[in-house]
Amino acid sequence: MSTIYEVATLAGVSPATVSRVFNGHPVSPEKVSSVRAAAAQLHFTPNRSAKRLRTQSSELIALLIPDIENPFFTALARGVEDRAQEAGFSIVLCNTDDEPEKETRYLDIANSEDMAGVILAPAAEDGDISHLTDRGRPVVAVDRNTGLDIDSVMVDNRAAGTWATTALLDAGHRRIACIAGPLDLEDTEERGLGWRTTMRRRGEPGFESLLRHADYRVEGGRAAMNELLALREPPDAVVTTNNLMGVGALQALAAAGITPPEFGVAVVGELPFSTLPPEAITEVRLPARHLGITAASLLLDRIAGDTQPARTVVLRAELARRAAR
Amino acid sequence: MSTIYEVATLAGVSPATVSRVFNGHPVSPEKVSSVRAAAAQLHFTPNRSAKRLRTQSSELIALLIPDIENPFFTALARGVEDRAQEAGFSIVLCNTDDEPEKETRYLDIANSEDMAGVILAPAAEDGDISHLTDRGRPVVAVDRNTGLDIDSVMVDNRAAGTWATTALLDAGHRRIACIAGPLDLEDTEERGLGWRTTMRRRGEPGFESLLRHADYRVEGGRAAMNELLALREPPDAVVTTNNLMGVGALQALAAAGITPPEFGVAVVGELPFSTLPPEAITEVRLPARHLGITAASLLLDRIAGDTQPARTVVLRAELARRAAR
DNA sequence: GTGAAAGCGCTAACAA
DNA sequence: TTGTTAGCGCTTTCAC
Repeated sequence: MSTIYEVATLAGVSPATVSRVFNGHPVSPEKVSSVRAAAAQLHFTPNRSAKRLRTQSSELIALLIPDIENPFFTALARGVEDRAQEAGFSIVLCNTDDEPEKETRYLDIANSEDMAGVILAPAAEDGDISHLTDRGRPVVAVDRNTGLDIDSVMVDNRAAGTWATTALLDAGHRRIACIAGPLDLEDTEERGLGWRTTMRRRGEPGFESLLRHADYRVEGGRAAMNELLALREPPDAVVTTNNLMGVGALQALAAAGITPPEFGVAVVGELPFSTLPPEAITEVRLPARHLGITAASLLLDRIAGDTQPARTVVLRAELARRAAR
Repeated sequence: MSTIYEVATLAGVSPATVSRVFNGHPVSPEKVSSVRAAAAQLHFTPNRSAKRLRTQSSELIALLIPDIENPFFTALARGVEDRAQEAGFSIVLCNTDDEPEKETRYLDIANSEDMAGVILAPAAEDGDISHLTDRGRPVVAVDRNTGLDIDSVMVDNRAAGTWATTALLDAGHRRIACIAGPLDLEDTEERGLGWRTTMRRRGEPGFESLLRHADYRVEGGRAAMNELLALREPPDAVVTTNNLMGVGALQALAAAGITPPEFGVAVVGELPFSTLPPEAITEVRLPARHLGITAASLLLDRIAGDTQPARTVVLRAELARRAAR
């Protein structure tokens, strides 16, 4: 690796001038071109560690997500990446597995790497981000709330749960079960609440016994669905509060020889890579990519120096039958 | 952020001693504890940029994949991450979108960030990695071959294509189509070659007209399947050379009211999040996670100083009906 | 517009 | 075992 000094020597200028050329500071045209020529000849790439050490900042954004194998989060990541890219930032994707320790480790790394900011889909428990915020590094929460006073981008989870349930009621289903996520996650509570409120308002008796909690993963959804099917009075429809549990529920139904829409299925989220025929399933689509874009925009504002009070943006879900694709 | 100097002052030792404590070099027990106490009190975290600038190396591995939304690659990423984590390395995931420019940019970043090494699922065209290898930074290719003399981890693509085709023949299908990937990717050629060789050996007439090329994405698979279905003499089965095109093909079949296994479908790769009943589809499972683990292992060997000639590891695919899950 | 020089925080000789 | 010191490659005053 060549350094700024070698380029300077070759170009017949001082190191400072080379630096200026690479950072867009005013330099006379002749020197610019001789520096560029020298740099090209030496395959010079500025050393980012040195630059960061000196400037205490970088064009790197950390994105912490709980499950890289969940298409919802990869779509979100795409959104973040697209927006960040436009602004000249690169994103570093970190998979926390919903483990607070991993989350903490990555937050530490973001801090000690002098990253420009962090977008965080928080693990179940609230992490400590004070070492970042103390240094003026912005953090934006996405998809899940933190107890912290920071910008956040959420989905209207209550409405999503309500729509899913209402769609099944409208289709004539009555005993509508709900497979919800872990008890300690607020967004899950909200989606489950949408179901509960709707069912209560509808006055369906005994619906409370049709609630199950699982872990947001395929296996959890399948197990919960199997439990529900084994009930003395099984449901005739189910709402799942995320995409993967929807997949699990459908797998359980398929194994039991039950086919939607005979048995009603509504999923909060989009069924990933589904090969089911159109119109069989109700999806309440979450704007995953848009969540990412919005979070990135908020973060970029902060990086640019915006100091207004913390904002919360709530995006709407979109009710959709599975369309032919 | 506190520095090593402040910790040293508070602990009553020299900066070098603080550094030694944090890097596991021999220091007397009393000093170790006073340094640790001081560090804790100041919330000291070593500055990674400074460390990297000094040592010219880091515990960061870049993983470049062409499509973060393809579950095959996220599974691969999990494998890399798990193995790297064990060894104390963090991975930085970069999405190249199969665009050579993005790949180049990320390779440059990996270089100028002094990353310990790179695992690369190469975009279609061969990138230039000489600036990395010149500095002794190891690069390992995974899933796709490069023309370069570096370690690589591949799947036995030819066999995978052959198995998929044979399974359909064994199930009684005769006019077996093939939806293959882009023409310029070697692994695709290999998988397609497995199909072609098998069909030729079997002596089925006119099978060459049942070959289509698509872009490895869902939409491409769907379009190709629709084309095949519109043929005067449509096929009675199809092999797709990756997972997403398999999804697309199944979507097209579902839309046309055709159901496997009446129409034979064999997929090279695993159908992600499938809710189809067991036994309907043939999958030739690719060891995605294992590819990642192996690539990470090879890379870690190199990082540790291994200088043997470039190795190529070929992993076997696994023939499977969709099992009940 | 340009150069000289200091210093970001850390580690690794070298000395003691 | 410990401290002193130089320097990794860059940016940024401060002079000119």
